[in-house]
Amino acid sequence: MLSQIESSLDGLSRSERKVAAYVLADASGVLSMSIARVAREAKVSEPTVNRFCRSFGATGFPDFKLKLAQSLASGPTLTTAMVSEADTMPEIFAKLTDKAICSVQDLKESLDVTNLERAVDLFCQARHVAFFGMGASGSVARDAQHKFFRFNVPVVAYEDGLMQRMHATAMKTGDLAVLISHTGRTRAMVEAAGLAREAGASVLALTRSDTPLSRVATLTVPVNVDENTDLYIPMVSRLMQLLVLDILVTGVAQKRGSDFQPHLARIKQSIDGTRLPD
Amino acid sequence: MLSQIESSLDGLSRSERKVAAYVLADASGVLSMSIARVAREAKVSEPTVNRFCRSFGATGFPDFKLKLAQSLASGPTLTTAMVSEADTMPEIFAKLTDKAICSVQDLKESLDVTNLERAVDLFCQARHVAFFGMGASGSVARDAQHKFFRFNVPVVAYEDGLMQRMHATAMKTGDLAVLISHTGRTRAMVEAAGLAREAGASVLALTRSDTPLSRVATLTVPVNVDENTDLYIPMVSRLMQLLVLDILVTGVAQKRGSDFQPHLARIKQSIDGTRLPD
DNA sequence: TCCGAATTTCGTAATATTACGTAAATTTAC
DNA sequence: GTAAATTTACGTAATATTACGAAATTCGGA
Repeated sequence: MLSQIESSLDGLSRSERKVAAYVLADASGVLSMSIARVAREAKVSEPTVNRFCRSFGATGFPDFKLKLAQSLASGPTLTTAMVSEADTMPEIFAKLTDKAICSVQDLKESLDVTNLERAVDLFCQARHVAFFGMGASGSVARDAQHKFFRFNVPVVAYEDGLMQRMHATAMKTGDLAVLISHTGRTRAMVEAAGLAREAGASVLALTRSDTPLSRVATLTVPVNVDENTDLYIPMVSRLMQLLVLDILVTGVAQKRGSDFQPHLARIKQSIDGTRLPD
Repeated sequence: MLSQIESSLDGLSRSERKVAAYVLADASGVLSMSIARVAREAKVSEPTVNRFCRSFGATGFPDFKLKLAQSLASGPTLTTAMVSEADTMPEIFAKLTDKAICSVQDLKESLDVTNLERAVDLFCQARHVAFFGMGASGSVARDAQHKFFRFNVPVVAYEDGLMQRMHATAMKTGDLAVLISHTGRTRAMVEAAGLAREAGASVLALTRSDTPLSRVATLTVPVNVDENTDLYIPMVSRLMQLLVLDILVTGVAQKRGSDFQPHLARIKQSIDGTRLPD
C-alpha cells in the first residue's frame, strides 16, 4: 500500500501529493486521525483527502484507513530483498525468515488443492513407493522415506543416480516413483522418470511447473519458488518441498484412517528406550 | 486479536458474547460494516457493540475495526488448530501452511541473534565439522553437510549411532560437532555430545532449550516448536532446524567473504553438464 | 426456599462527531 | 482571456458515542 502510494506520486495533483507525503511520513499516525485532522495537517481541505483515498481503490476515508492498517500489519512484503554482501547477522536473520514466510504464503496461494488430492490418491493406491532426489533434494527424498515409512507400504529412497535408474527400470504397474528436483532439469532425474513410466509405474514430480521433469511425470505438484539456484544454494525451495511432503503425508494418514495405527504404536514403542527423561 | 477474543469469551456478558461470536464468525465482514449493521446482525444494541470494543482496548468501534484489520492482515493466528480426524484436504493444507508460517514468526521473535553469531564463529573457527542427527533429524544432518560442503572445511554427517560415537571420540580440539535433535533427549546423541566434548571438540546443539542435550553442549541454538512428537511425526520442527541451518550457512558465507568463491565456481561448473535446457 | 435489595447488564434516545456531496471560487494552462 | 481542472466552503447525511433508565441477574437474609 505504502509503496503503491509512493510509486503513483507523480500521477497525483499538487494538493493530493501533499496528502500522500503526509501519509507516507506518518502512516501509523493517520490511523488514529479523523479526515479533518489529516486535512489540517496536510494543509488541504477534507474533500481533497477523500479524493486521495478514492484514487487508491478505497470507498472513502474510513475504508482507506482500514486498508492502510492492514498493509502496515501484514508482515514482510513480498519484495524481500536478497541477502547482500554488506548484511550483518541480524539482517541476514530477518531477511531469511521473511523470505521463508513469504514463500509459504506464496505456496498457500498458488498451490492447487485438487492436485494435492490426486497426489494423495497416488500414494494410497501405490503398492511400492520410491523417492528419488539428487544433490540438495537427496536429503528431502530421505526425509520423505522416513515419513512414509510409518505406513505399511514398502518405501525406499535413492540419492544415487545409478540406483535410481536400476530401481526405476525394475518398477511395476501399481508402483509409484516420486521425483524431487528444484530445477526440474537434472538429466539423470528426467531419465529415471522416463524409465519408471516405461516400466508402468506412476510418476509424481515435485518440481517447478513447465520443466522437462514435469512433462514426463504422471502428475506434478508444482513447487515454484523464485530462488536463484544458479548462484545460491537451494534453501527455501527445499523447505517448500518438505512442507508439501508434510501435507501429503498428513493427507495419506487421514485417508488411510486408523488401519495403520497399530503399526505406528509399535514404532513409537521401539524408540521409547532410546530417550532420556527431561 | 481473534484468539484474544476467543480466550476471553467467558469473561463476557451474554450480549457481548453474541457480538464476539459474530465477529469470530465473520471477522473480515465486520470490517466493512457500520456499528449499526453489526448490532443488527448480532441481535444486540449499538452501545453493546461499542462496549464490547472498549473491553478489548479499543477507544471505540472504528478503532476496534482498525485493530481487527491489522490482526487479520498479520497472517494466521498463533492458535492454529491441530489437524483433526475429520479434516479434508483443503483444511489440512491450510492448517499446515499456517502452522509453518506461525512457527517461522515465532522463531523470528524468539531466537537470539547473538546466539547465532556465536554459532557462526564456531563454524568459522572449526577445522573439521561433523553433523550428527538420528531419525527425522538424520536427513537434516545430511542436508547440512551438503550446504557446508561448499566451503573448504572438511565436513561429514552421520545418521548412524555407532559411527557418531566413533567419530566423536576421534575428534580434536578445534573441531566442531553439530548435534541435531528435536527432543534433545535421544540418549545416543547426548552420549555422542559428551564424547565429543571429552575429546576436546566444540559442541553446537540444535534442539529445544533446557534439554539434556543442550546442557552438554558448548552452545545451543534453541529451536522451540510446540509440536507433539510423541503422537505425530516431527514436521515443523524439522523445517525450523533447516531454516536455522540456512541462516547459519549464510552467515558463515558472509563472514568468510570471497576467499571460497573459486571453490564455489568449480562446484557450479561441475554440475553444469548434468542439466537439461528448459 | 423464597423474597427483596444491590449490582450488573442492556437498550432507548439524545448528542456529538465524522465523512460525504454539491456548488462556488480559485488556480492553472493554453 | 478563457476554458478546464482543481480546490475549497458549506450543508447534509450517516455514523459513533454518551447518558440515563429499565430489565435481568445475583446475592444475602429470613
